[in-house]
Amino acid sequence: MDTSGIFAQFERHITLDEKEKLSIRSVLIPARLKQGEFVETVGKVTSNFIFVNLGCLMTYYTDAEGTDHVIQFAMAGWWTGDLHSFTKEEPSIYSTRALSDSEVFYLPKTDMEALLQKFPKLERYFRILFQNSIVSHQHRLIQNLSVTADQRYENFSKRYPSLEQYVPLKYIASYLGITPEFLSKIRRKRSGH
Amino acid sequence: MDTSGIFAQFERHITLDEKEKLSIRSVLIPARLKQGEFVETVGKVTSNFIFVNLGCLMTYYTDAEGTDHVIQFAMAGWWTGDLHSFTKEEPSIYSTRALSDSEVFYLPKTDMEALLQKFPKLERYFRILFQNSIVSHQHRLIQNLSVTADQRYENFSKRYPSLEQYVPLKYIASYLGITPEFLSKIRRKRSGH
DNA sequence: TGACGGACTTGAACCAGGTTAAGATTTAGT
DNA sequence: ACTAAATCTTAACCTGGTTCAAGTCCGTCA
Repeated sequence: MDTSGIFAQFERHITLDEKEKLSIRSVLIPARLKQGEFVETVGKVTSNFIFVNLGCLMTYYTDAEGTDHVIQFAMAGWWTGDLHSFTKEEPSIYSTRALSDSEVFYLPKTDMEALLQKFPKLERYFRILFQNSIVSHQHRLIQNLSVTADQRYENFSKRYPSLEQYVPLKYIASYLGITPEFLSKIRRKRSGH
Repeated sequence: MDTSGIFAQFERHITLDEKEKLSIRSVLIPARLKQGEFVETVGKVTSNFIFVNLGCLMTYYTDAEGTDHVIQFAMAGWWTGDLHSFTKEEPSIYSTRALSDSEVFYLPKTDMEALLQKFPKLERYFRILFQNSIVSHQHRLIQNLSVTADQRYENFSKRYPSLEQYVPLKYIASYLGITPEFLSKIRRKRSGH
């Protein structure tokens, strides 16, 4: 499986020589996923950080009533997974699955830790990645607290136009924090009356 | 100003020798804040990352209608600030101010970058810090999407009991994503009818 | 090709939480 | 200590969004 995509991402923030790339490549586990396939399921400890090479994944929480709440989508070039379970080594409370046929690389936690020890520039890479991620999370929080569902949908469409082709509307509704029914109403109003 | 608190935090994840501590100490800017005093204001680029040595700070967003939305509180031992402005060097959209008389250390961005270059273990420290922060942000998002305001208040009180003594209820309401009036209703019901 | 299930829409009744405005209580400044 | 301002509460009314139930429009697989 082609590793140019993942190294392109690394090289947005750090530079890697061939030896380093080789070390990284040697621990990445490539996998192909069918649409709908689960990567992580509730109750098991997540042992991999996940890079999306191709396709689209989503991570969601299922509450006590059985309602799903989408935490994040992940498109090609993004890292994803259940950071809670991965970090604390507690059973996962989220599920991650493919929204389309996808290719991913798994980076097992133990290998990731070894790499971070061996190549401190990777600490830097993930520090920057996580720092940016916090900024996005704060932005989303603020959106949920300060603008109407209608506006959130408009902003979402503008910000992630490519997601609308992969993602069923019901998951977009969930991401926006509303029901599919209400998203339907918003869309009707929006498309002229 | 006493730097033992900040080094105790560093040493939760990494170990530092005296030389390294000296380097860090030499760039930290200590400051005392009066209750209500602003640390960062909307419109200016944030050039400091902030460590709370004593007291309590909060960061909030003021929307188009003039309503404040609390992004985060920060107590003694926590890092805080406007990570958006700090990272992207864009004018701040958030305000940060002291909720009580406080002591903080400012870590200027240029100094922080130099330290990170010089001591890669600091990359590690902040990588871990940010990774944990993402977990908290996701937890809060999920809470906002899946439980009632009533439950959120209960969870908040349990999780941050020490905050209730510093923080006016209207800011707790804002953090929970509700109005002060509605929080009042919740509290009334809660305290025995 | 038909029938099954998943995704999307519609409409009506309903509710969690918002809005407004007024009063009660605490806090802070001089 | 006195006042002004900020915080907190109460109550009546309002609305964005939910719930539930029914119906439509696919894609898919025997």
